Amino acid sequence: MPRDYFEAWISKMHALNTLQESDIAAIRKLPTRSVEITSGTTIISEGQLVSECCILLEGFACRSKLNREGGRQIVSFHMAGDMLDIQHLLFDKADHNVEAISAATVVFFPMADLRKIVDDNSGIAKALWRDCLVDASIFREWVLNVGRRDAKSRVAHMLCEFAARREAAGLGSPERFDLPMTQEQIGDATGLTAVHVNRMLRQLEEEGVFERNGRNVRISDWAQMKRVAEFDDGYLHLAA
Amino acid sequence: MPRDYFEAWISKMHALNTLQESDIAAIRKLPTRSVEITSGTTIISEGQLVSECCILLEGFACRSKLNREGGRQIVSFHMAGDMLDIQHLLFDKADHNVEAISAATVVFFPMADLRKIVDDNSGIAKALWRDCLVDASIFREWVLNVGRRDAKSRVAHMLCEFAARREAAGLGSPERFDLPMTQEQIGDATGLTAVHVNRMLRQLEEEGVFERNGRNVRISDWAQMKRVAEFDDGYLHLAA
DNA sequence: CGTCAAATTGACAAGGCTCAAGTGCCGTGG
DNA sequence: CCACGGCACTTGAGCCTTGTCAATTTGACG
Repeated sequence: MPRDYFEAWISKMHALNTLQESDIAAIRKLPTRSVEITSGTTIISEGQLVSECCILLEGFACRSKLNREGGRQIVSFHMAGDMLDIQHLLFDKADHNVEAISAATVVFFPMADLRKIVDDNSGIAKALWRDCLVDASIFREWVLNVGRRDAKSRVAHMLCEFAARREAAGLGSPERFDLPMTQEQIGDATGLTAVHVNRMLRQLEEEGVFERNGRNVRISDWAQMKRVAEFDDGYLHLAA
Repeated sequence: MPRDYFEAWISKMHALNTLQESDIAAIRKLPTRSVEITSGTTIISEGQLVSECCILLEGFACRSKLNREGGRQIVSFHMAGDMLDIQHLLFDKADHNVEAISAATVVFFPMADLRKIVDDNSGIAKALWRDCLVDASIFREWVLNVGRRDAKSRVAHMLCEFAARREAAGLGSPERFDLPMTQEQIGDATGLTAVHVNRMLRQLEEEGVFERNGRNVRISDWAQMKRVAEFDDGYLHLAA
């Protein structure tokens, strides 16, 4: 597999903290194992001991936790360039699950090698640390989203965030795109049932905020969408 | 103010990653400003440019975000030894509010000094990084709590987490303690109203899970409390 | 003793869930 | 090429958990 596969990740880190040539060279030397997986494949399971680091190169994934009754809460969505288990740089046990929600390409390499790179390249350490902080900021926004917004706002907010992050990752315009997730997954991310997500999507559509064609989405009134969602992209810390 | 005030923070960092004498010495040399504040005092406001770092030495605080209708979501509680704005090591603008929920003592020092210490002392950098990761793990659990648990479980979970973290911070037994927060604040943390929090507390009390005397709490049936809460302290990563 | 915030309780409303039935789409195999 | 099966999506009806509103009570403190 050609090493350009790393581009998405390197470019994401570079946006978090300007990398030196030496930083990039060190990353390119990592011994990697690239894998193509199908939608639904579990990448990391809660409780698992993790010794490899995993980067998502193509496709989409989510992280989730379960409650006792089998209820599932998705805590984040991920796309090209995202590191799926940065926390295992310092923890050895996974505290949540990670799974692909579309066909995807992921690359693995030994966590020990990344630890060494982080020790030797402060630019990379800083980029990764900042990535953790952005992650945490997004989680805080999600707590607010599920805790204190009504159903329509929650769904709209999820759409806005997905569109904004997609764009930031260089995956194209935020005004028209394909959603990789099912309505059930949107429900699991927003603390709603699939049925109610469906009703909220229809309502947003009837109000002329956006149009749907299957999973393809066109946001016709971005200003209104953001208003309904109470979306302000500050918490994504896109401009480092 | 005597420097032993730092003890709570140093001991927390030490638990996250064993510190060297030199690490500790560097911290003790920080030029500090210690302040006593009353309950309700805002420490950091959303949008504010932050140039100082703030550690909570005594008392309790919370971080919160607001939605447009004035709804408030508390995203975390903090206690002695917690760093209230570790994210400002790498971001200059606050994306949420921090306020005291009891009388408290906080210490400030220039973020620039901490940045320098972090650059020179990898042990401290690692401890702080791990602290960020624990934070993120707790946020994920809160997303699950607010998104996929019913009211009684949410409240019970908040109580369990508070008790466990209190104990880990060396503030005493998890079986009997005083709650610093009002029922309204518990509601803001769990995505419920104060009225419903009150009902849930009464219900837990009637079921014999715990006893109350004002804000003083005694957990009479810890096993049952954990069961109701679906509480498993793994996500707190107490044993680094 | 007066004041004020917090806690408590009841009656009622509503947002979102559950259950159930049906539709549409797409890949697979005959 | 068409029939079939399965999954995602839709939609309706009724229920239930939680919110809203409002009135008291309690407790801390000056």
